[in-house]
Amino acid sequence: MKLSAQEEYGLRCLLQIAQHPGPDPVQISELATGEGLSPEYVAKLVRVLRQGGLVTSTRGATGGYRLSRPASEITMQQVIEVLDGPLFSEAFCQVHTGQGVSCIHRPTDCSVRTLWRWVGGALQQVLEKITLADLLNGPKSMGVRLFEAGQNTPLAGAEPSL
Amino acid sequence: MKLSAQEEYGLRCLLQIAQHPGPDPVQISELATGEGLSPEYVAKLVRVLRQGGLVTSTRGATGGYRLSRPASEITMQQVIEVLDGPLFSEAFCQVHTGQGVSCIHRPTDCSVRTLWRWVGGALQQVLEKITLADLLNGPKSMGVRLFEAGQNTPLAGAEPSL
DNA sequence: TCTAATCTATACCATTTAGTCAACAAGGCT
DNA sequence: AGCCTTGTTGACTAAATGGTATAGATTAGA
Repeated sequence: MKLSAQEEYGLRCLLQIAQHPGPDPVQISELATGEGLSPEYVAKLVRVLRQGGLVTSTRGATGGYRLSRPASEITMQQVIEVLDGPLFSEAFCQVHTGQGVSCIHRPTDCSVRTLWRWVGGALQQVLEKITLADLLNGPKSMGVRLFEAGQNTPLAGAEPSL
Repeated sequence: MKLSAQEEYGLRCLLQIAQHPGPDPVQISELATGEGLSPEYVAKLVRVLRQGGLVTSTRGATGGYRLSRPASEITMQQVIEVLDGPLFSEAFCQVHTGQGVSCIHRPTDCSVRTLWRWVGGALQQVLEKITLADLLNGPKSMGVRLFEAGQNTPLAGAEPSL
């Protein structure tokens, strides 16, 4: 339930790419000095971002990275999924090897699973509303969006079909 | 941003302890067979729960574990904190070694930090409302509580002082 | 064509987390 | 007292994650 390093630094790199002025792509070295990370590590992070379809790269001299689509069309939900996989997978209870007394053998009333569905739903509710552009525009923009989200569909909206 | 094994299994054990009928404490062996885990592993999990103050133990023959307070007074927030530490620590940005361009040197407008504050706030909002008792009473109880929480203070309530 | 700058890939080591093992401490029971 | 059942502890191995190193592929420009 904690943020992984890959999520934290991956997001920071993505922000720098989004923030970059001019038509030129951002180079790994820029990202590295900007975030205070080693170029090798940044290379690894942006590879994940690229394979996840969030950025595109051009190789060779003068190469670098660009967002694959406008910042306003990249949600935090997508970013986190790319950097760390889905928040709560469907196969969750199968993966955890408990012999079923409270889960596999009684899949309909597994209260633990229900809890995580709820929590995951609430989280997703928030993460889907926030885009990269919101982060670039600062807290104000984010606040407005979240407030609107809260008004339209309170937490009850996160209910994932009990 | 994923659930750790310790969180998942620790919570399941705690639920079994809470669910246990009669005045006798629950023994490690019961928990182990109930969840399909090795007794040794359960012992380790339950140690964390005890050190976190969620359960009390009695030693010797006929010993075992009990909740340290009523299930309705144990929130998911507390459980997760015991099993995996605080969700978002205050020292978060200090820990992550980025040389500050977007954070340490400009601590007041670090958009990443603001994001996590929001997300953490929303999460906490949900986790504080759900108690062990709710999980035992099943989805209905949980749904009602969350809905009420959503009504009184929508997501806006999670705003942590922008 | 050559070179330098850049991204790409894989292998590697360190740290953390998951889970096991074995020796020990404490309390009930005969 | 002695024994047996139970919790307690710390050390240990295995797997996942965090982060580094190195060799290779691609392109702009001289």
